[in-house]
Amino acid sequence: MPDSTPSLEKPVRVRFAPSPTGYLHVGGARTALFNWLFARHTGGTLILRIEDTDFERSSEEMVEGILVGMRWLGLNWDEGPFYQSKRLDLYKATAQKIIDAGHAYACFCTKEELEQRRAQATAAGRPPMYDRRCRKIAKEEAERRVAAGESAAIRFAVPEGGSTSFDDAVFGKVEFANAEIEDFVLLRSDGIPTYHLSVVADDIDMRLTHIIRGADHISNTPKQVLQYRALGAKLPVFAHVPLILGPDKTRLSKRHGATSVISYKQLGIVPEAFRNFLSLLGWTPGNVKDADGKDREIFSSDELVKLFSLGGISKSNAVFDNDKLAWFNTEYIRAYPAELLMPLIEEEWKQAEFTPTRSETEIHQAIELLKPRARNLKDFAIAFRAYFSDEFEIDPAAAAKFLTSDVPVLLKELSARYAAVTEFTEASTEAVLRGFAEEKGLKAGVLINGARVVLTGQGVAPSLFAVMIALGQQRVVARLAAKLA
RNA sequence: GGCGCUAUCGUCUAGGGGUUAGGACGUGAGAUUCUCAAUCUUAAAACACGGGUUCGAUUCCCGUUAGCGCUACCA
Repeated sequence: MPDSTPSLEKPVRVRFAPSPTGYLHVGGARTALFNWLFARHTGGTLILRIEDTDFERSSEEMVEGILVGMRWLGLNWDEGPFYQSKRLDLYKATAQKIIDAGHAYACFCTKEELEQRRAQATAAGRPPMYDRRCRKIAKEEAERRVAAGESAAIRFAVPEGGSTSFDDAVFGKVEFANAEIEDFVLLRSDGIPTYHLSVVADDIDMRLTHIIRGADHISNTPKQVLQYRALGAKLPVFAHVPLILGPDKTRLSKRHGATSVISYKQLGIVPEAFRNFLSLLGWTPGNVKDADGKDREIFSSDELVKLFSLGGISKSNAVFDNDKLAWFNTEYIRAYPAELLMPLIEEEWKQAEFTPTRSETEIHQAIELLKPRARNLKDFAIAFRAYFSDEFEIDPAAAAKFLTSDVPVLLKELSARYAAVTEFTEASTEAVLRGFAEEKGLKAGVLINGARVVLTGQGVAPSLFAVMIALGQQRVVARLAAKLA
């Protein structure tokens, strides 16, 4: 679908507007990513706005968590963060404008009364909508009561008939009968705006051209459209993004395990891998083929920016697939040269309080060797310790499987042979081991597997002789003998 | 319940009035042998259902079903 709207000619201005009532979760991250991609693609501006008008549930700590998540994903913003809690005057003024235009009124019903009526309506099988009783109060009387100090909320006066519609960039035309829209609250009786008012006031004030957000906001949109009209403001382009579901096809939530973006960092995921994975959840670049004619899935950040378009966003919800994420992650680990992996791995070492004792060259060499077998960044700080330091533990399961009977004794003997080798290469180390095995009338595999465990602490490793070279002659000799000592 | 949205392999998706409906992840089988969580080869696997429109629908339209979302003085 072409983004055929006049506002496209203006510089694009979009926003990510999280509510700091929790950490940055994957759904929010994807919304942020799409906004970022769209802003960068169009050369527009991304604004970060913190929707903290729910004082009860918002906290500064959560704001920090959200920023950390965005930085981890490499999503930078151009303006903000703006806090709605600091913009209360704007919302009051906006509400006043709507009142002056005759599209809003004071409501004196208390929260308790409303709840009671709602319960009654539901019980009677009636739709639990506000019955608009305060709309009938004469303006003068309402003003008098407010002046007298009676507390009142401000409600929007939704037109009695007709319908309200908008053209969604992903869903097309969406229409709601006005009869289905209740007279929603704009300003609470304590003067704090509701979401409905603050989004519109800010989106207009910040001159946003496109609103890219979760599809859970579709049914809120007509309420916002009505306000734009009441204020005489031009409508932005709405683009609602389908939701991300858990494996059980319900909306992704804490129940599904890792849900905050930062927990993926803790799982050892490469941020670019996560971003690549996320970008393909609910969006597709279309038919982009690889050299071998297959659909491409791995895209760099720049490619994503180049390819992104609102038209590629799909209409149906997508299930978050951990297996696929894991695949992206291993692809990225393999594709990254050691220099690019280093900072990420060093971060893991720090977390694990592990200090490598080998030279940078040796470390890089080991990383290259290990990459194909790494599932995540944590492997470099846990399973692969033996390559970076002499402080490592031997996996008991691997020892039980391969260090059987007299294997340790044989390894010690083998150690002596290696000590005598003058040219320590993959070919020579292999020849020595195989010759030794033959002498002893053993299958080489028995010694190879045993040596692997003693050398790496693991039952799984790259080719043994490549490992030996990465470790160096001295270490190989020492470790082979150490098990028996 | 009401309103809205959606519907291609288990999952992410490509495609689109006539195709052997393509790819990826995952899964199965085989190969390799020095371990596997590496690598290679290979297989199974989808147009939700019912009506139209049409020479012809997976594709367009309508309905059904299912799923999801919204239904607060939360965002």
